[in-house]
Amino acid sequence: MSSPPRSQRADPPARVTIRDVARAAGVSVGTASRALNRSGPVSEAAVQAVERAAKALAYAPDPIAQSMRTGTSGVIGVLVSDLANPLYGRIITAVETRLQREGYAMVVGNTHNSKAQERMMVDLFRRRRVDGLILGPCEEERPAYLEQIARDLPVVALDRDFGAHGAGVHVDHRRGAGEATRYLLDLGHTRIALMSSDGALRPGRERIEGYRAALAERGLPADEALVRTSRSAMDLSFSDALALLSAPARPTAFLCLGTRILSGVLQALKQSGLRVPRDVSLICIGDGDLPQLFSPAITAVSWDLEAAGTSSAEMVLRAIDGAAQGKEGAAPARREVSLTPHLVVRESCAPPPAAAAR
Amino acid sequence: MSSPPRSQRADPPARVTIRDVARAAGVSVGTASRALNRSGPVSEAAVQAVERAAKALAYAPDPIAQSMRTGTSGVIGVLVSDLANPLYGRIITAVETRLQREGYAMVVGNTHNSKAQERMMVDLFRRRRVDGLILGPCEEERPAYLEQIARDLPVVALDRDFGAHGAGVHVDHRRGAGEATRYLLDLGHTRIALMSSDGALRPGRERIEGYRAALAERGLPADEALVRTSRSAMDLSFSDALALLSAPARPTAFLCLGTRILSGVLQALKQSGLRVPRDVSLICIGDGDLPQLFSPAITAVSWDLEAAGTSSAEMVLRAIDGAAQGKEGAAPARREVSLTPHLVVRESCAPPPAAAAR
DNA sequence: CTGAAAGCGCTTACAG
DNA sequence: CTGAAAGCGCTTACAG
Repeated sequence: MSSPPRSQRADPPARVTIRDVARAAGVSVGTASRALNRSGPVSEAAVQAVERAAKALAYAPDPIAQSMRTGTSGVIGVLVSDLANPLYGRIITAVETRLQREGYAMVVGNTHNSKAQERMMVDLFRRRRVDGLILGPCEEERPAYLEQIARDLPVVALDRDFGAHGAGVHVDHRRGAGEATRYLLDLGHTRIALMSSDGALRPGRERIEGYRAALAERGLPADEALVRTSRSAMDLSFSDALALLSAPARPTAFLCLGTRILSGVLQALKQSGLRVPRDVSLICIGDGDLPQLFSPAITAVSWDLEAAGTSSAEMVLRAIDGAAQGKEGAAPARREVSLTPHLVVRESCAPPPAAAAR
Repeated sequence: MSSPPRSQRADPPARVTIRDVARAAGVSVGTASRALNRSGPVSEAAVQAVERAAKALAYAPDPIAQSMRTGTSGVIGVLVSDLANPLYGRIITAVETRLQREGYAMVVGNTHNSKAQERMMVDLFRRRRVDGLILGPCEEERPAYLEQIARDLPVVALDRDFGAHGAGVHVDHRRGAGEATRYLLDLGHTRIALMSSDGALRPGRERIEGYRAALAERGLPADEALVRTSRSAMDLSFSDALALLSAPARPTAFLCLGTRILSGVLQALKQSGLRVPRDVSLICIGDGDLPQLFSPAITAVSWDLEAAGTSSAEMVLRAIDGAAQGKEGAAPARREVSLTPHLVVRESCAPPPAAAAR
């Protein structure tokens, strides 16, 4: 909210500037700049002299001064709802790795799923002149401000649908959820509960669709009582699962969105004295330590988080390039990358008890 | 490595500058600046006029220009070995939250435990004029460059010992490991295996000490065969644990450093057909999803990651303040925060099989 | 208390 | 091809 005080630093460390390089090379700063950046015409002799001088003085250009002049920062902003979410952690790591190779730095921010926060952070990033934004917006209504951002700042959406202006990397959750559902159907399950975030954002929406589509393919009715969704699905999963498990016709399988929900369901199962996969089958949408290491290991729908990060980074970079090249009316670099999730079969699924008894 | 190209942006968006504010308020830019920052003498009338104008124009100062002038950036750099590690994720989230309240932004970087990477990132951050650094260095030899950094840049070390120049937040791992060991000793265990990172860095070093000290207190010899350490302890834990479990006098309890090692040990136990806690007791040093949600739930040594992040942020902030205030020879703001871990008792520990049979 | 001016380190028209 | 100069948006001595 407030800004830090900006009084001059006590002891500005002596830096070697392009002026020093120019002097050492016996040329003007303009020529030094042109030589260093290979921009504009320079003689080979000048380039040699300047480069030697720069090397000798260990010159490094001042990014701040460059920003000041060019309006560019060499920084990409990344904004997600929750940095502490390991899924985002892995994506961000991949982004950082990729950006670094190109000499870009990354600033990250947390929106805590708050619209106000998000807006504030975006403004902050803009003022700091980030060259691009990788953004997992906390809503998809695409308010005016997002539109506006994307107009003059390359934006890549993380698994969100928003409008025509940005590029995006998406996970094909419909397919992932569909595959998981079909896998359970093939085992003989018909009463499959879906515990998910609601349809407000793309991931939840697509997963619910995928689940419904898979049931419809087999001509099975979707029992709405088995679809449990909530905006912040964290803690409800335990009580929801418990309720489902003690209902007369309890589900024989659960599709759990994320490790948080998985854990709620696992606890409910434990408390109900039910065993996986003997009594109930389980699939976790989204992989992680917990599904991998749980005993029995939990079958999961997994996708490549590193690829998501790398692609996002490459897309902003490309968009920046495009914006730099493209004059005025050039079409913005639009692109989509779609990641295909796949089912990692582990030990948590078996035919339903009834089918086994049959 | 390379730097992004810094040619001028295609369409520099029109920004409202302090010049616009000054004009609207009918004062000079100097007066506008003094009014906005309440620096230097200004009349109340001027302040009023300038503030109204600023508000009317929705003026926001350009942080880049401020950096240029002051040598200050309003940005704190955070550098850790692995962003994808959920422990760091939570610390960083807390750092960001705290910094944001003060109007500071955060840039994060990954060292991947490489000295060269770390050095590069630190240099990058310096050039970008970060006002402070929160750093989990990948070694503690404190090479010249770290010394030098801390001399003119506030540095807070994350759970590392390095020299006299920086401040730091530490976890009292000796105590945590000691408490866990004593807990197992009290249950009757004498053959307690320790699976840890080696003593190269503070956390590993302190944990090994705490473990040894607890054994020594009871007059028990430390069986070196039971202490398994490695530089990057990730994958060895499985084979190490397997080896220990098939040895003639197998350990009856394991102290596992971190969820990674825990998972290796759990897999080894599974493969050996041993049950927790009937056959083997287990404590995880460092809490997380896995220990909490595993079945049986794993007893863990836990510490407050949010506090670690918040304290780190506050310490840099304070150090920055100190540096701004303190003239020349003022002692650098040194401080240490020590976090006390505590044992979260869950279901993974029981008396050793032999004792139970007694 | 106020304004005019310098300058932070760069890049880029603009003349030569 | 090259140099001198302007200017990015601020803050801060320096005169008035």
